[in-house]
Amino acid sequence: MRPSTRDTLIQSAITTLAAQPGASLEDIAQRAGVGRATLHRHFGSRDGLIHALTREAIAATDRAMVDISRDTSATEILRAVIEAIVPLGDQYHFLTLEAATKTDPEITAEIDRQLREMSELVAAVKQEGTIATDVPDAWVVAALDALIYAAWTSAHEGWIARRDAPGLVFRTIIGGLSASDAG
Amino acid sequence: MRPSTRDTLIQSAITTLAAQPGASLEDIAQRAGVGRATLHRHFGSRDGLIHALTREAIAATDRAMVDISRDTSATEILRAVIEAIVPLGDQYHFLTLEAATKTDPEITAEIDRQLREMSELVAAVKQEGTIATDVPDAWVVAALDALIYAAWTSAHEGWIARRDAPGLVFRTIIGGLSASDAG
DNA sequence: CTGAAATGAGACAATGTTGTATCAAATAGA
DNA sequence: TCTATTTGATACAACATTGTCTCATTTCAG
Repeated sequence: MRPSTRDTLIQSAITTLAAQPGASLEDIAQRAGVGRATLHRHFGSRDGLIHALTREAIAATDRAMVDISRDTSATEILRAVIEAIVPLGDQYHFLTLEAATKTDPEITAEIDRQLREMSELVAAVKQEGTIATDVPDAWVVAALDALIYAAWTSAHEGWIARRDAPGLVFRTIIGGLSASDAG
Repeated sequence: MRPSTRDTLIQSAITTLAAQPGASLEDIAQRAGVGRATLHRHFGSRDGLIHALTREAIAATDRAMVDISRDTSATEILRAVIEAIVPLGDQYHFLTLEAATKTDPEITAEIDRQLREMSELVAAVKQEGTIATDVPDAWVVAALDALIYAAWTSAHEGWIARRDAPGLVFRTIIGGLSASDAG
């Protein structure tokens, strides 16, 4: 079935704002093939749209994670998580950058939850010895975020093969922070 | 001596736009402690300011690079380059994101030159066996850019120690892409 | 001190964006 | 078919931003 007007608008907004954060609502509506009035009917104001966008990005990340099997090592789970998130690179990055992610309590709670889940996964990978314990958790998470977005961008602009992107992120993170390189 | 009004404005613009890309000229002038008219006197239009900003960012990167000794291995040169660029994280990232960097021929030529220099350095590091040859150059450069900005951000927000930031980037890149981990 | 240059403050028109409202056409469902 | 809902197009006022201009004041060099 055809995607709803609302979904089309959300997708258009994510794509448009990822490329140009200051894009106007006219730009977003036009890319969605919809009148600007319809956008206002669905989301009220620009803030309303941003809010819906952020919630959608969080939900998309959760949907991508839910299928990952937990019956394996934390290292393999991390690999699967990277594989799941790289294709969402634009949304995932949008999630961390947009201003509303720091003001709205409902949103910040969800983001904190996702960051906490990621930190717990990193801790588990550390316990397996795949990541050195002297590396700050915050750096691992920050590097993951940065590399995932870099991989999405590089693939999107045609510099690297799309199917290679998640592997490069995993290899960069795991090899770079491996316990054997400590000191 | 006191920095010139022009320099103060450029610094204010970089800081302000790095935090909020859509900031108004009023915001920039206010942070610099000058009137908006003065900003227009120095740079004409917003585009003029962006243009000057980008040239300044390129010059700052070059200034940071010029002191690096070449009488050592490419790997050590890369370490020094990272050390020099991380403190410029905001400017360096601004350099790659702003729209004018893709239209103005004078600017794109300079950016291409810097990217070429970085690619050549990466190639030399590969020849030393520190980076695996099967990793795309584009990915190394993209990962470097992403990690440098992540390090600057993490240090700026207090998540990691400022003096640890360059080392973490180097360790992440080199360890992660080392030849011994290939395959 | 004196004059030139730079600045701050403000007025002003032009422009783009936003949010709201209205009305006719299209669409979907009973 | 008939009706309710959704949409496109358009107009409109409110608002912020931008670029230009003027004039009084400050700053600085000679």
